[in-house]
Amino acid sequence: MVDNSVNNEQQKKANFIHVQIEEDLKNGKNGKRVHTRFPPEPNGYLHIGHAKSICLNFGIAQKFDGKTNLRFDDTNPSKEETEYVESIMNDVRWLGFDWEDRLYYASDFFQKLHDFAVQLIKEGKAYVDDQNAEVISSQKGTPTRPGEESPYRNRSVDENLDLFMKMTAGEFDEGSCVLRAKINMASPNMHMRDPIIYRIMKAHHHRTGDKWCVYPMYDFAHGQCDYWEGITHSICTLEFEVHRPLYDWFVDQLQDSDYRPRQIEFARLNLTYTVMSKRKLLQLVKEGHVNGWDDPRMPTISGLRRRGYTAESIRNFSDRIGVTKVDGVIDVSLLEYSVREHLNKTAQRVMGVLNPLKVVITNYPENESEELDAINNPEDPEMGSRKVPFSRELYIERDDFMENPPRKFFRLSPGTEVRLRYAYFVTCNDVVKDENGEITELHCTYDPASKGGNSPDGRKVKATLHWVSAKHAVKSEVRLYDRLFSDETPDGHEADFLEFMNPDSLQILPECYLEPFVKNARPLDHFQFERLGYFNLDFDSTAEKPVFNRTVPLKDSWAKEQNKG
RNA sequence: UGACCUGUGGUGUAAUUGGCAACACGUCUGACUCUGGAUCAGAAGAGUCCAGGUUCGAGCCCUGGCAGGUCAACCA
Repeated sequence: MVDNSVNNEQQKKANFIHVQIEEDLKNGKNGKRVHTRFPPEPNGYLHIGHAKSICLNFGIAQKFDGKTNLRFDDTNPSKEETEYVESIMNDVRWLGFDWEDRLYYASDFFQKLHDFAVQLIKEGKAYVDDQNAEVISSQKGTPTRPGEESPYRNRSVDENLDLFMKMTAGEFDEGSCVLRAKINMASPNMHMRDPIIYRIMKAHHHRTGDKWCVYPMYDFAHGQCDYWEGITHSICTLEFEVHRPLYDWFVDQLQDSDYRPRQIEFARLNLTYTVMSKRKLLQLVKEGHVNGWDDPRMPTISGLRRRGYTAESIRNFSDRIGVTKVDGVIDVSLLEYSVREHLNKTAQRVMGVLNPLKVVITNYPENESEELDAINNPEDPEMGSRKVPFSRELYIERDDFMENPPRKFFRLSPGTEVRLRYAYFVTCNDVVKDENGEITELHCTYDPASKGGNSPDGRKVKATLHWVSAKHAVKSEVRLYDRLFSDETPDGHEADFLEFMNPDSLQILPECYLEPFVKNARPLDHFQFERLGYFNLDFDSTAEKPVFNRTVPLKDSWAKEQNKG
């Protein structure tokens, strides 16, 4: 079962696409139906930019009581793989959307597309061109200079039919000829200058195998697939704006009713510090700069999921950024805010120590322990509480102790008293060092009367530390992820974007101690390690070696507070 | 110098038929906290790319500029 609910806490803003659809509905267009589609090419994994498109397409259908299809745009067998098809379906479902029984492939329509091409030839609207790519390209002219007509443009219908059948039968080599629509070589729109609609490709297709050796081009396939699937609003990104006249031209040739899909373009998502180009992401994977498409540093949906981002937070993010035709760049902090916002409400709190310093409570009996109550989530009382074991030997965060504290340092130092959260007040008496002068452990005493964290005499303490019982703690590996690129717009750099890779994007902390509660964790369960950030258990964890990924740190005003003094 | 598209605080979006430019993130204050980067309270920050015009009144309408983007793959 797929969770199809979308967080509606804030009323979704109407955008220009909604306005257009309402207009169409008012005019009774297409029988007042609303039917969208999400049409990825299965040539890579989906990323956060696709998430925007998915939320948009499915969101519109939900808003207008319509339907959304999933369609794989698989017209180029040389780039497409079944692995990608599967990951895409998985990611769309995980995001919380359901295409029900409406799964399509452009390749489902290969025969109809071919028939349509034959129809165009018969109507004198398409011809076979025997020239090679360079010649065709040079005849195409430039945006400011009209193109010239191919010498093969006025072949007879019979000859074109014969040649196209031979192309289809595999009698010609790749690149030796193509089928072109006969439109207008002088059009100010380059896409109308007799666009290529079929090319010869003797490649194995992931679904149709070796059945075909001619494949339709995007422009020839997309609008017709929309038409045959009954799509009413075909939403795509801005770069297809100039293709729209061609989209309409093909659909006009197909027309046998009043029904007409409408292409609407919106601005694709750009995020600061984030590479979104599929080609570059593929390069990062292929050259081993990351450990696969689902590496937690990747902006892919599978990477974000593994990193601990929730589907709900991605949907909320997508609502928040809106939909326009303005080509902008969104600050990643907005995405991170969306995750924190959701995780803050839902994440289980757990104490943990990433950089341990041993503390011995000298007046606590040896071989004894007790269990203290701890709140699971102060944001949500219904999450209840848990027991945290306390004993003579503990770990605290190394940063929480300073031997010679500056004035405003209120945490542990020799002679000061602090609270151990949910436990007792403790005072540091001794600092134990090794031969190099490194601090190896602290000796403290506790006040048994302060059990639970309050002292009966009402004395206050200036800091509260988180801690973990050494004997009971779960030792685990924690991986801190940072942004993969140091440059604000690495996507802007074509060839040299790798030079901006952040060498510290992955920091592995092999010996961290977490309270025993995390033994119950399953992959993808998320936690807030008090004061350290949000984490989730990774897929490649084992019971012997649990691995936690940091989803996102908490915002850093606490550190600022310290720097003030 | 062709076609198409876009221009509102640092960023992203709003603004009914023209009516005091609103919201969120970010930033900065202060308060409260048995973690907090949470929460609460508050502040700064744009006069809407420019110039004209219509109007009592223009971010919205008109005219002319300017700036940016997309398009010349047998990719999608």
